[in-house]
Amino acid sequence: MYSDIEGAAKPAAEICERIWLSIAERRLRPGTRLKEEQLAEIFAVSRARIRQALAVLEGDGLVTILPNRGAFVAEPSIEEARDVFHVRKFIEARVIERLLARTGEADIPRLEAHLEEERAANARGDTSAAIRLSGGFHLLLAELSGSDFLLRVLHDLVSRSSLITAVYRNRDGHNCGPDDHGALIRSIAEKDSPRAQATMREHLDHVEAELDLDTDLVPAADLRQALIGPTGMIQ
Amino acid sequence: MYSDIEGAAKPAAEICERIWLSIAERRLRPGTRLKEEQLAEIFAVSRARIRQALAVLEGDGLVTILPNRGAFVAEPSIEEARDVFHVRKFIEARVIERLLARTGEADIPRLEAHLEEERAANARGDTSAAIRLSGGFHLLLAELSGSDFLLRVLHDLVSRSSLITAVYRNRDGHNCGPDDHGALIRSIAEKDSPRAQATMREHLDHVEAELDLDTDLVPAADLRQALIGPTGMIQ
DNA sequence: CCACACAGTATTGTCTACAAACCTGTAGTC
DNA sequence: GACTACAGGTTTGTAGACAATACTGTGTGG
Repeated sequence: MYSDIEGAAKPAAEICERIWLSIAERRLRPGTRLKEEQLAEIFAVSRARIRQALAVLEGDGLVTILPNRGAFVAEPSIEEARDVFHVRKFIEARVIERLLARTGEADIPRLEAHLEEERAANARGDTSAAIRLSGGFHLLLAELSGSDFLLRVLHDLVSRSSLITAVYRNRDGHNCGPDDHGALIRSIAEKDSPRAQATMREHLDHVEAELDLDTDLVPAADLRQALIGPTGMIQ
Repeated sequence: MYSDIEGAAKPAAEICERIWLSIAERRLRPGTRLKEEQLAEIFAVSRARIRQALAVLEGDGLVTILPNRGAFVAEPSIEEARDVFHVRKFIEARVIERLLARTGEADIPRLEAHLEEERAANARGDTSAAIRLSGGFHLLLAELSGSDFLLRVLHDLVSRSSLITAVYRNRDGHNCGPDDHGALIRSIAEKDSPRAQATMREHLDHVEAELDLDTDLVPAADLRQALIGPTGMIQ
C-alpha cells in the first residue's frame, strides 16, 4: 500500500503502512488522538519523521489534522463513503479501459500471482496480509494501466475505502473477496472491455453492499451530534 | 485556490498560491528546478516552510520531487492530460448531482457574485485574477455541494488542469470562459440535474478542445526524447 | 586526444532545541 | 454556589545546525 512510495526515507512509508493497517484492522478507532511524541517513541524515530508520515496519511484521508490541536483518526461520514464508492466505480472502469487498450499480454501472470498470494493469506487467516493484498490488487491494476495519475487517485480511494470498510462493515468479511478478483482477471483475459468494466462495477457494488450505509448510527462522528442529536434538543 | 487550506500557517498556503499562479501563468516552465534555499530567500521564510509547501504542490501534481535531487515543475504527459479531463467530467457531474440534491436556494447568488468577479477580472485584463477565479468557480461548486471529499478531489484536478492548460493550450484564451460559467449557473438555477450535468460536460469538452493534445510536441518532457527522439536514433 | 577517477562544491535530508498555542485545574469574586 | 480569570503543564509549530548525497570541474593515465 505505502511500500511503493518513492523516497530515500524508507521508514516513513513503513510508519504509514503500520498506522494504515492498524486503522484498517480496527485496532485504532476513528477519533483516536495520535500524539506525535508518543508515536515517535513507539516507532523509535524522530518526531519530524512522524510529522511527515501524518501529513501523508492526512492527504489520504486517514487522519485529520487540526492546527495546534493534533492528529486524529479520521471519521468518514456516510455521504463521504457513498461518494468514494461512486467515484471508485468510474475510476476503476477507466483503469480497465486503459489496461485493455495496452498490449498487456504479460499482465495476466502478474495478476494471477497476486491472486494466489491473496488466497494464501486468507487460507492461513492472516488478516493483515489479506487486507493489504486486497487493496493491492486494485492498485496493481492501476499500475498495469500505465497511468501514474490513475494510480495516484486510486491509491487515495483505496486508502479511504479501507477506513470506510473498517467503520461501516456489517460483518467480519474482508474487504474484497478473492473470488471476485478471480472473476475480474478472467474478464480481463478475455479482452472484452465493456464486460470487464461491468465485472468491476459489480465487484464494487458487492463490497459497498456489505456496508451499513443506511443506518444513522454514525459512531460518534461529532460529539455534539452524538450526545444531543441532529435537532439540537436533548433527547 | 490554496487560500482555503486549513492551518495556522497562513504563509504556507500563500507560497503554494504564488508558485501555482506562476506555473499557471507560464512564468515557471515545466522542468524548471525549484531550489529550496532560493525559494526560502524569495519568500523570506525558513526552508522548512518551503519544504512543506513543495510537498503540498507535489501532492497536487504541480511539482515533481526527486529524492536527493530536488523539486521540479511537473511535466504532465498527454495521456495524463486526457485522464485528468476524463475524470473531471465524472467528478463534476457528481458535484452537480449533489449540489442540486441539496436545498441550495441561497447558492445562486454566491455563484453569480463569483461570476461577476470573473467578468471584472477579464474586463480589466487581470490575468492572475482571471486564472484564480476561473478555477475557483469550479471549487465553489464543489464547496456548495457539501462534500469535503469531492472538494478535495476537485482541488487536485483543477490544480493539475491549470498546469495542463499552461503547457498544452493552443492560444492565449483563459482557462474557462465566463460565458460558459454563466450558462452553467442558469442550468443549475433551473434545477434540472441531467441538463446541468450535460452543460458541465460540454463546458469541459470545450476547455479540452482548446488544448493541443494531438501533437507529439510534448515540450521537452524528457531530455533524451527531446534530443534523440522516441526511436533512440539521432534524427 | 579521449576516458576514467577523484576531489570540491552545492543542495537536499534529518535531527535537536526553542518558542507559541492550547487545554486543564485552581483560586478568586459576584 | 457558579462563573470568570489566571497559571501550570503539555503538545504542537518553527527555526537553525549538522550529516549525507549528488553534481561539476579538474587532473591523470592510456
